[in-house]
Amino acid sequence: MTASSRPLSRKDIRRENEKLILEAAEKVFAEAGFGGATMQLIADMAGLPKANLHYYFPTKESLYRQVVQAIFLDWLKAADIFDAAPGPVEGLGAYIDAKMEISRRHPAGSKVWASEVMHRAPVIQDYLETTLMEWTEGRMDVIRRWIAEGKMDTVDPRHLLYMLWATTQHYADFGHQIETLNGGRPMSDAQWVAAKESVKNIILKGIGARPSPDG
Amino acid sequence: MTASSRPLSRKDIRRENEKLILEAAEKVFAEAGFGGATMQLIADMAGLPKANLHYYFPTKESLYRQVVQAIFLDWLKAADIFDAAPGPVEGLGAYIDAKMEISRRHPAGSKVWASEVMHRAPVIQDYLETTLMEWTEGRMDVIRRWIAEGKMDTVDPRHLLYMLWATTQHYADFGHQIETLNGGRPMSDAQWVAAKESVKNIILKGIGARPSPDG
DNA sequence: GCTTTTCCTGACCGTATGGTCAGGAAAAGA
DNA sequence: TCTTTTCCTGACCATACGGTCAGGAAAAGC
Repeated sequence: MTASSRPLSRKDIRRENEKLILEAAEKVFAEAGFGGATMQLIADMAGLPKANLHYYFPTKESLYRQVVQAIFLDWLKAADIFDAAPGPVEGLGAYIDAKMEISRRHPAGSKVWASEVMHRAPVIQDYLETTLMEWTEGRMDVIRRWIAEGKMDTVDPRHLLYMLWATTQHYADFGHQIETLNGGRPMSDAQWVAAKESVKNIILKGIGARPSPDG
Repeated sequence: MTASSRPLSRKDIRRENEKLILEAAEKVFAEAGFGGATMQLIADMAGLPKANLHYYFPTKESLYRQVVQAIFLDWLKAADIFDAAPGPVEGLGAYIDAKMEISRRHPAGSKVWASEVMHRAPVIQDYLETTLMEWTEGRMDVIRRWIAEGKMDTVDPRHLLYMLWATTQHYADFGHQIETLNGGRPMSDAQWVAAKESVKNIILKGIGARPSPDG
């Protein structure tokens, strides 16, 4: 008798099914957009009857909201590296690596986020105005400090952040275009390494980032 | 009797209405995505009855296809500057300016394109595989030539192009996020100038672009 | 064992959507 | 003027979608 055949407890069942549904929903919302996604499609992908989805998530909107929230939190977490770093080479370099890795491992989430923002953020506008705003201000302060300490050129921190977001998320959001231009094949490990290096080299040189003396 | 009250000829009417519909469709597709857009919404925005849309465009797909095609052609045209330039400072600088201007003046088109590619390009996959592929190869050759001529550092031309696309289109596709982070106000003229300068400075310095001797 | 709570789902419903069509208005052609 | 072609649209249709619900299965609580 394997562990998987043991009858699941109520909590296990709920957690398991919610996870199944959220994962399927993320994929379907990413592929088809909110309007193009159907509860039936999500149900099929999760391997559950449609009515079961409505047992756990009352409406399509509520399911979508939970998907987007999860992505947002994941995405903010990746930026902790930023703070502890002694300077831009370490901080921005690690941030670029982390965001590129998210684009590679979690492209559906990035697409859902992009779609939500492109449609004027009907669901997560409050997050933009509070959490994201505060986060952005905080990181701009860090960048300004590095500039004041002579660790990089005087650049507009806001547009530097936009460039970081744009460049790293591009590899997820436009992954299909990149794959097509790559002869129809997904980027190989080596190509991902090259992509990361290209992005880091150009941006770090572009802002005149100087390595920390003790780095 | 003004010119506008003169009865329109058949050709005028057709051209006028097709233009009205295409413009309305671009906006609605950008705001709601293909799945979320409805023919009724497009009709209302164009100020025409829904049945009239189906007179000019037999299906929603055919209308969408024409919208995306128009955007693609517009977008390719903006890249002619690239070729004539003596070096990266002029060529890439002008390209960045042109694409930033498109993002500012024509954000809906950029969003429709992004949405189409994010959904695995169901409508314009052939364009990606032919026209875009050839265009990309051609520009990579130009960049390689500049590198060979010592006009810029040795960088991977492919990832440089991706960075250019990502960074410039970000200002259209994520315009709502940018506006929110800008205190809810659209970017001013001065802010657009600053954005362009930031992007150009970081990228051109990042690739070690050296001004042409006769520039 | 008995009751309560949670989980599950096939069948159903109201609505909105893409698309059709018949028939009329009006310009173009003769 | 008469005919042909193009343009226009209210009314309609079939379908697909989000969401509901009654009723059953099964775990949890006692």
